[in-house]
Amino acid sequence: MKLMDIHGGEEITAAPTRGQRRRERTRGRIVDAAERLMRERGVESVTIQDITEAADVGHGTFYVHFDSKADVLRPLIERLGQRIHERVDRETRGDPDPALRLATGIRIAVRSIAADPIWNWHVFRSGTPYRQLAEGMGTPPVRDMQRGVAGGRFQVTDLRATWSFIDGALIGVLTALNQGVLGEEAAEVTAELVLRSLGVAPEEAARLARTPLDLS
Amino acid sequence: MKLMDIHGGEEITAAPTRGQRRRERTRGRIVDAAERLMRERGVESVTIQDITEAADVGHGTFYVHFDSKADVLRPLIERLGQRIHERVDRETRGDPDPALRLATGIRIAVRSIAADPIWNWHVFRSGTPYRQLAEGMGTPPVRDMQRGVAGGRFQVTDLRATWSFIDGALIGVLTALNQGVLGEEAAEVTAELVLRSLGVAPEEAARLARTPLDLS
DNA sequence: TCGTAAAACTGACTAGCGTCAATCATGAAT
DNA sequence: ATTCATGATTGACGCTAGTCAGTTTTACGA
Repeated sequence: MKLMDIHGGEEITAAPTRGQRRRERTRGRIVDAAERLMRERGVESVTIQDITEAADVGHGTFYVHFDSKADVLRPLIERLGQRIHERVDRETRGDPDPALRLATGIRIAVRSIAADPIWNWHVFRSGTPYRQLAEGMGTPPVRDMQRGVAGGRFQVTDLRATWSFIDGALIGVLTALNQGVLGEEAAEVTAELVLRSLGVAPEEAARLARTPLDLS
Repeated sequence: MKLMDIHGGEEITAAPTRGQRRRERTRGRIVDAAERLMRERGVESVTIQDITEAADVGHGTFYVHFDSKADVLRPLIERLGQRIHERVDRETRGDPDPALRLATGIRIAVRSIAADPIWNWHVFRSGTPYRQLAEGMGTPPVRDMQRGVAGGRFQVTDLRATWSFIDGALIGVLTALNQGVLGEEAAEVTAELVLRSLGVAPEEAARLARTPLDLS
């Protein structure tokens, strides 16, 4: 009644309290420490203890904010999703074809993830589904998919099963890439296989999956 | 020089010594105990300790024979692979079309694995690739695949990448099935998607993936 | 300013995994 | 029968993840 007014109907993101700021600071310290250590020494060898010690917080504090080592990397993955999304937008600007957009997204995602030890570990180790990555992108791939289905560009019998199929397929390819088993064109082959499984004709799938990308 | 003759050139599977028999007995006791406990109480809740105790062997003995909880289930999975192989042979007897054979194998594998908690856990938890399952079948799916590629039935750019793709896709579908998210026809949809990704025309893929199965 | 409830944080504790030096059984030579 | 090398088995140990009762900090009304 004194200094704070009570809002009318809806509560519009009230200013964070000191406690909330403290919480965010702690959380951020943990994420930063985790990323730094993992870049230094590799993901596998970093323990939760290492992280909490480097972040200078109690061991139990980790679990106040995260469930697991994979979970602490989610914020980083979401940042990645955002970046991929922007890149896809740049690459396909103007072209509304869902098949081209999806193929481009997959190529860029596979290349980006394969190139980074942390992302790679996260995806194939924690089994992050592509859909989740997709949702991290503000759902443009999800929307492309839906538009493709609605417009008859894709022929999908069971959307849910198809998502699971594609999710798994991408994880499979990334796992193989991580083991150094695949060649340079793995991203393009993957995009091609996805398009084909969505009913795009093989010749067209091959072409769309190999459309030149502007920036590397 | 007394009782044992020395063979000539090659050593043809010499009779097992008492030590080898002991080893096999111990190993078998561990596998049996593991399967029994897991069927009783579910895979997740059974610890290595539980297994060694039920098998009445020392804790360390487990690691002489196996690497992990997933590893101890491999013999069971191999038996499964064998059974699927036989069933596929029965179902497709006479028909040499690699596409039909592969689709049938995938349908049966997905249904079998989805129906069994242990197999299901093993596949989606340990990430057993389909190829490994396939190899457990005495490699008929691998051979079907190769024949399909060689004969032009499948259009494959990069065989290795394609295997990784299919491996992952099957794991993805099984994971979703395990979470109860997919419908009754998931196995058929999966087979259909695989055929399409191999370049089989959508209409034909749909038909092949829904060829009636004799037994159940 | 003070008191109290809620939120954030803490580290000692438990349980399970995987290792390894020591022990026991087996095989072959004397 | 005895000895010794090899192979199989063992369980105590170290390490890490995850939990939770207790402590500290913050929010806020009296």
